[in-house]
Amino acid sequence: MKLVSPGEAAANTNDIPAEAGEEFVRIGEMAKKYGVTLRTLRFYEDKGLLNPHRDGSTRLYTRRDKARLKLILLGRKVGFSLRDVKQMMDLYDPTGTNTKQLRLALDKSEKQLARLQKQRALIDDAIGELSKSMSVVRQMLVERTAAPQASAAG
Amino acid sequence: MKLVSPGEAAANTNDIPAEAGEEFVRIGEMAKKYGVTLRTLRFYEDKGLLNPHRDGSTRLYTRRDKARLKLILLGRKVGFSLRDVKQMMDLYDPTGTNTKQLRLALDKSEKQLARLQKQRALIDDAIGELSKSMSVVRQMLVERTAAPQASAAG
DNA sequence: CGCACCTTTTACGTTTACGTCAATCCTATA
DNA sequence: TATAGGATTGACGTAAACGTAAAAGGTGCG
Repeated sequence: MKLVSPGEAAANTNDIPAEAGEEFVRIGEMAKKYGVTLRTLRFYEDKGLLNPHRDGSTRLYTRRDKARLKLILLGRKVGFSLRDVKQMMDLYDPTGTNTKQLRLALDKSEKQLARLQKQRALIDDAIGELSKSMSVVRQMLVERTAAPQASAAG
Repeated sequence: MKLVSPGEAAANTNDIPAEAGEEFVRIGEMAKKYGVTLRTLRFYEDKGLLNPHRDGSTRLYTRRDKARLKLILLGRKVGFSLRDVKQMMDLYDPTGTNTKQLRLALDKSEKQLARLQKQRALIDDAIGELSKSMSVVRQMLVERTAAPQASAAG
């Protein structure tokens, strides 16, 4: 698959890796493919999380960008801030073992896991409190609607 | 009107009024008593959630305000926005049965409960994903630190 | 040619619940 | 009187992750 877009010729003047089938997609496709908005992709780029190539001023995303985006989305899903994600990604070095990166990721992950568990506890607590309040309210409503006339109450 | 002077308040923090008269506390005491900041109390007032009396320009909180604050804090704890809390409180009528208020509260509570459960599900999901990623990272680290020399992988 | 469609950059707006000054005022106490 | 401790009303700042114009340019199609 080559350029998937109207005006396929645009980038062909560029001798992009003729060897492998580097796949370039523009921002619209990229967005659709990953369920994000154009704004989001540009925002991530602005924050240094993505670095698509350019054909003039048009952004061209490769599979490298896709991989990065997937990581970003995973990070977001597990509750990392974009800042954290960037910090971890910035440590990536294609020529090394990335031990530092992995350690940082693990460290951050442990902390995030703790946060998530704490949040879950808070939510459980909230659910408990809310349920309790709801029973009270329900009871009050019963007393007001099911006993319009005076009566002896225990 | 009995006022608690700053000096007295400072010296007799636990001094309980001998009489069952109206007890007025100033913002500092109120804040301490409920673990909130002065800013918070003023903010709640600005948002129409509290309505302390005034001695000149000094705010004086009564037990009514305390009751309201307790409700606000409970609402906050279970995840309601201050706007929701206000909406519910605004329906309170000391002369009626408050059926409408109770119904609204119940309605909002049901929705909030649903939101909380959804959140919990998301968090559980996130915890799962994160744990999974962590094992992968750990494994990668093991491969990098425990096998500096060439070896069969897998 | 003109339109639809995609893309660009710039930049202010949104949401929620306060935090953080800043300048001023009042009061009790040593 | 000086100082310390509260209190008051503004009013801008913060965080996170985009949303939402606005104004403009390129492209192929009928």
